[in-house]
Amino acid sequence: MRLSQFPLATLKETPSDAEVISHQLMLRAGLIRRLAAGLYTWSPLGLRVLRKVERIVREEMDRAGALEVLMPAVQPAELWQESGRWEQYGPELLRFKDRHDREFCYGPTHEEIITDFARRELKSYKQLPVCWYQVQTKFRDEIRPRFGVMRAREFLMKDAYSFHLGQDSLQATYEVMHATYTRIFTRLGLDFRAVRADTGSIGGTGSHEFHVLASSGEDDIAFSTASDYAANVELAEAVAPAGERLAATEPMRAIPTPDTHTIEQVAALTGLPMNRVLKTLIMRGAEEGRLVALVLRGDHQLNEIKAEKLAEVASPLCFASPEEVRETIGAGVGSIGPVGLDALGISVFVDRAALHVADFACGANRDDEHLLGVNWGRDLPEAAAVDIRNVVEGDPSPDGQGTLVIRRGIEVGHIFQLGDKYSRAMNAVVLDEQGKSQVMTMGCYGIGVSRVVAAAIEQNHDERGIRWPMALAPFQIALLPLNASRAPQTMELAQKLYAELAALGVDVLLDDRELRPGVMFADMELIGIPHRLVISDKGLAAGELEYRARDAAENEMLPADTIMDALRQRLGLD
RNA sequence: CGGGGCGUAGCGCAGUCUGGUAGCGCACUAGUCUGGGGGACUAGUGGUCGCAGGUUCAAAUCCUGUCGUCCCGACCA
Repeated sequence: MRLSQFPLATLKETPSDAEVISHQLMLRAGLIRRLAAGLYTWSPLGLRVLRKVERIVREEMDRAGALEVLMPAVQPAELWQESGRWEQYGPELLRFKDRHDREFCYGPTHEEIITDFARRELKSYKQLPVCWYQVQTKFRDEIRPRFGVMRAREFLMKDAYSFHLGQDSLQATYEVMHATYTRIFTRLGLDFRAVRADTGSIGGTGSHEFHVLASSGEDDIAFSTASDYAANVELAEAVAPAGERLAATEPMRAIPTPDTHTIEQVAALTGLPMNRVLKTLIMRGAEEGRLVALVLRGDHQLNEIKAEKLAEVASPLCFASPEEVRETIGAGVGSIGPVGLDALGISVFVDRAALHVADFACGANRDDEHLLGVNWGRDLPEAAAVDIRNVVEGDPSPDGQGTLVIRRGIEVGHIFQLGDKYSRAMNAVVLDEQGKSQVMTMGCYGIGVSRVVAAAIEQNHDERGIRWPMALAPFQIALLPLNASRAPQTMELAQKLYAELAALGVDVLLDDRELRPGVMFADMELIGIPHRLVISDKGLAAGELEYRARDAAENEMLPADTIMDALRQRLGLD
């Protein structure tokens, strides 16, 4: 492409409403423009990148035997009512009516549509297993769209759905998809981890998220230093501390603690480390009107997903109000502790780590008072140990190998064994070998195509702009003839190299704008072209051309007469 | 949903408190010079100051409403 025919839309200044680096650079490089909150137009340059992602995704899905389809973005309410999600889904689902007053939604996902398609198309076990996929625009009316295309309302997604008779077949396809996703993100040149994820309310046996590691990510990922264990912190098991609990050495006694309501304040006042001050969270119980206490070490955080899974705890998880706490326990929320709660009919659940602490401090269940020297089994009953906290860096890995490291991740893919949630609700059945009707089992597999673009930038940029991995770059190499108006031989050679590279199938960009060198350099670096060749009159006089990779610090002088060989080698064509 | 910030030229901003003929930088147009890291000079183009209503001789500025947009969000006892 010649830049005279392919205008760039780069900006020197950063638009003020862009928060994260990928959003800033996408706007500055002119890849996207905002239309409204969470809605973006992709420019010609941006679309080239998006298409590169799509192409790799399609190639790998096809290689895995999946079949591409295209389903409508607009979906009738009837199917959603059939699956029960018309009621379950909240305001994230964009609903509207057509001129006949029929209800529709703009699809945030396509389980209902594909299940309907499957039940019409699939009649026999002989047609299974099958995996269909599409690349489609989705709309989710996010509470807070942000970070540009990272969390947009309208976004491009590859979604795939597989249909099976039985768990074994589903498991086999799931493993193929796991491998396929690994290939896709490897080809895209991203630093990623496949992590075990929460299966949520759907249940099912397996779910993995694929995360691109980046500090701006919205999820915490825990992975082992010594094995391939990796899990979303939401899910990562916090194992019990090794060894026996230390013996009690102190008597239990109360101390006055006026105006002391937080763990930090209690620790400061008592001189104890935070891990010897226990916090007691009073939650609503599953049984109406009952309260439940959750006890954690002061330096640990409650994991709400784990807590919600306790049968005695209300779901969704809900903190008791300060009024409820005072009414039942007789103290403010800053002075609550586990001692004596059982007598009040409050069940106490203690995190494994908290149950391992001896001589701890906690609230006294009287205002302005805390207890010191408290010990499980002596001052209050031994409680059942549960896992209700978030793992922290340095915790032992649940698989017993190594310790956990925690990093931020951007979720770019998610694979899921759905089971028969949709196929049962929508009666998607086939006949088996015995001629009996069987509900199919399903898997679903998503990749956030537009999000991948943003994630790639989060991971690959410097102070000058984007540094695309080769597979994503809108153009692989830029040819920059200098002083073309005074030294036309630079443009002539550039045109010749342009034609030769294009003939080799290289995505080559020729900057024929006849601008000053600094402008060309800055633009090419901002938009992240991985290779650049400068053709100057001075260099030509010496029989040399100047090459530089986007991630290199220095120029490299290459002989002009063998330049194509050198470029082929650097572009990885040989 | 609640709290806060911001809406003035395509982008980044000043001007608003204290009402009095709308400004700066970048970008854009023309020309001259310049020509290896977003160059200089000269001359230009471009704004119903988000929108509606009100106060006033006079409103970007004060008042009311409204829309848009960005940030934050329970609790961590």
